[in-house]
Amino acid sequence: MVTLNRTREVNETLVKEKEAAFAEFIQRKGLKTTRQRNTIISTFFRLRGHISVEELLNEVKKVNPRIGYATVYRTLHLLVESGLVEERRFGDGLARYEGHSDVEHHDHMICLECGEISEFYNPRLEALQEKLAEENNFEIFRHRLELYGACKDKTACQARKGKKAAKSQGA
Amino acid sequence: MVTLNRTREVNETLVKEKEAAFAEFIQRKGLKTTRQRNTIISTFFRLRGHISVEELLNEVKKVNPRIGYATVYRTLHLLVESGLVEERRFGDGLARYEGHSDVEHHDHMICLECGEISEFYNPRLEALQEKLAEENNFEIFRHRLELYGACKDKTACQARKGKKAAKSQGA
DNA sequence: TGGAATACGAAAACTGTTTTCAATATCGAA
DNA sequence: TTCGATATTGAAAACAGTTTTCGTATTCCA
Repeated sequence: MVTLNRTREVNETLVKEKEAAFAEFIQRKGLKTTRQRNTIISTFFRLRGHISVEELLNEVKKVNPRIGYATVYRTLHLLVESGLVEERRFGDGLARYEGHSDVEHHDHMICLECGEISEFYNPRLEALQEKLAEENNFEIFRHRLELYGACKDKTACQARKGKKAAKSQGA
Repeated sequence: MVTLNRTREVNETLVKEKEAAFAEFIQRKGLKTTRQRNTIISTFFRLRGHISVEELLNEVKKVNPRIGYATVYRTLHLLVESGLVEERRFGDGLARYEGHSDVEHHDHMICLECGEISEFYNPRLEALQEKLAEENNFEIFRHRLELYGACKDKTACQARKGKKAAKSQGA
């Protein structure tokens, strides 16, 4: 099992790279560079985790309070389209956005007590899925696997309980 | 790999059992039996697959056109609460409802070409997930795994293409 | 049966997201 | 630079799916 650790500090170099990549995307598409978009993406890439639109907007407003929902939504769509960001839904009705980690793909573990969303990756799991699909004459483009449950380390878990737990749904 | 086959014909006995179970649930909760609820659940249990509210309402209206969205939504919530039905979301923004199969738990394979949603279950996959969770000090309450991709049997797949493919999202 | 409690249906309200629209900003060409 | 075509913005309206409200109708126990 590989649990992916997010570094606590933001990697400035990485952020700059992503900003550059986005700028290139914008140019390639013949779109325009704007102050608002720059604010939004630079804020986004400096946040960690699975960010909802509202969370992002709140942060963005600290820099420029005149930026509204529409622009944030639009910019997030562009980020997704550029491939720099992925949209996820964990069943609480909110879209969440995630800048790519160093690891191409990963699955999620969601604690229903404290709301913590952690990531993991396991090649055997991936391989097994491939095998099952194969047996079923199915070609996987992508998948998602989410484990809903609870951290066993209750002290740390309860301590995190500031953010409310995701409502969730699943199997 | 176990692929779950839905029988083409509705199992009348099973449906009656579920209707009875729901009736019992209603009674236990001190709620009332109504013509509308009966229509809705009996329609629901005779449909196969992953049913959206709109699909169900359409069917229900054939029996009693005066039944509206609100009652269908309310009844579905009761069905979920009763444990007879599960709510699922496959990322197209629609809630879908599924009467329990004979098999307790299963995962999904969603063809993005023809929209077919098939079910599968594999104990090794389940076990592996448990193991990963264990290693990560996490207790799984439930999970969901969805494989998005395409049927390899293109002829059958294309033939089914009447219903539009689920929009989807995932990893 | 009477009547308290529940359910109904239509419409309004809500939530998260997308679109509209008039005003503004960007940026390549002149 | 300035122009001007085109893209972008922000506020507000529109949207889609779902939930709630509210007055009326139904259920069902005493």
